[in-house]
Amino acid sequence: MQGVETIKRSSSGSGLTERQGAVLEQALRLLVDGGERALTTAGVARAANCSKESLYKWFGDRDGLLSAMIAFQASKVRTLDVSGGVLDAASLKAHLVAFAKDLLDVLAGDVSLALNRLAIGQASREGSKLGRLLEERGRRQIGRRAGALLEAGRKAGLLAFSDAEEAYGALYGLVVSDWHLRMLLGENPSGLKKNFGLRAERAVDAFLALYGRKV
Amino acid sequence: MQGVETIKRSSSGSGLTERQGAVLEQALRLLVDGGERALTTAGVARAANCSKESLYKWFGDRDGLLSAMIAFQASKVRTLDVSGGVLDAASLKAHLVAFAKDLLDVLAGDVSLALNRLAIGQASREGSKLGRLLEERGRRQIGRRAGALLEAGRKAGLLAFSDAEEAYGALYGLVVSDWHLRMLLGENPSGLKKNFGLRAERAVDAFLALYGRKV
DNA sequence: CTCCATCAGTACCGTACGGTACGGTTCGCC
DNA sequence: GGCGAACCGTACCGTACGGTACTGATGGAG
Repeated sequence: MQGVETIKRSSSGSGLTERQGAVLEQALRLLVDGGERALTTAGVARAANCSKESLYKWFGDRDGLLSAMIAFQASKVRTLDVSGGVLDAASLKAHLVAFAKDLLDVLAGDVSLALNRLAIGQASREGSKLGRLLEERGRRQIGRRAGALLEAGRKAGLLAFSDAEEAYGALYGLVVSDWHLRMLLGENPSGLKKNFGLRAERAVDAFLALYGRKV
Repeated sequence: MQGVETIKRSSSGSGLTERQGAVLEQALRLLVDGGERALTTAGVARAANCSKESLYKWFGDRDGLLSAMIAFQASKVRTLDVSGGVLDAASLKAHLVAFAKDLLDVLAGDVSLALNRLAIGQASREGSKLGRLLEERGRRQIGRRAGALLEAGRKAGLLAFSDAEEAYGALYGLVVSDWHLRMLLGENPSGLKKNFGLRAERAVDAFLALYGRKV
């Protein structure tokens, strides 16, 4: 108990060593490729060239591993702050379209879909611990970015709404509709995956028709 | 091979005997209560007072049982046709609000949530067979009802849209937003489950602001 | 009554998983 | 060099599940 603190922390200071991060990376890969059934402790250990004993030492049990995977993935997604110069109508729309496209891209991502499927499958039992974690780390973040953007638009006199949450819900619904659920159910490969730009633009147009201030 | 056709078919002529329907009912109950892990062949046999051998005889294997559960549940949900008299603005809005509220009620139902969780969890492997089945039997039906309603509104000169699919997507998104996903992730018990009437009304107002013809 | 099909109940088998324990190896530190 | 911690690889254990086989009971048809 003297000089023992030379542990190499990972880049993101979330108490994980680089080795553990690499293990979580492999675990995510397994999950994306084969779903929850492929995510066995033996499989993770084999894919990551580590021992099961280490897995249990680092993450406690299987649920701890799942939680660590979600936290790890969330820590890699950084929502770029807007906070650009002053807003005019054109730049607000551009920011909204960029947000909408980013949202669609994130939701359609392999890892996001796999983690959402995992948390949803786990939601029945155990009080949906993973679901709440995923919501906290994922939706909360992107909701903050949207909230800031909407608030900036209102301050600039370009948007009119009373309840920010309601306006955000409308924006989200117009952008995503039932696409997220359909992708979660497995309906993707039909190439209709890259109208995201067009989808985003039309959704923002509709949103502005609802909440944009007449000029 | 003479008089052997005294088999008692169930009420819905989907080739299922009443006994088999009762078994599927118990299976759905198990799924709703305990999630996929609780839906074991032994558990279903015990809950339904039948033998595992009968289960495999009737449904082939576990996947066949799951598919039968989805088909069985879908066969019980009947979408009432609209097809009332002529539409005016008030009755169109009333129909839209009723549709929106029904949609929210269906999506928030125990069995619907459990089946969606099941299909989503299964979507990674096996080409998402269950997902497509659920989409065909569920979304297609309710989409037809909405499509007919929107088309009637357009014929009556009350709605203006070029792409019916796009208009339906906007309506769905405004009504549901991310509520379905949040419920799938397990975030329900906070009593905010019965603003459905209010939610439906506001969403329809927004939809009419977008696609309603100025009077 | 007898035959036959169906079905409940149970025992059984192979497999696969979560979790633990142990031997052997590397590596930093005194 | 020698010590100890961390760790890989693997073997191991208990359990639980999907699926199959067998026995006995029921009930309808001839």
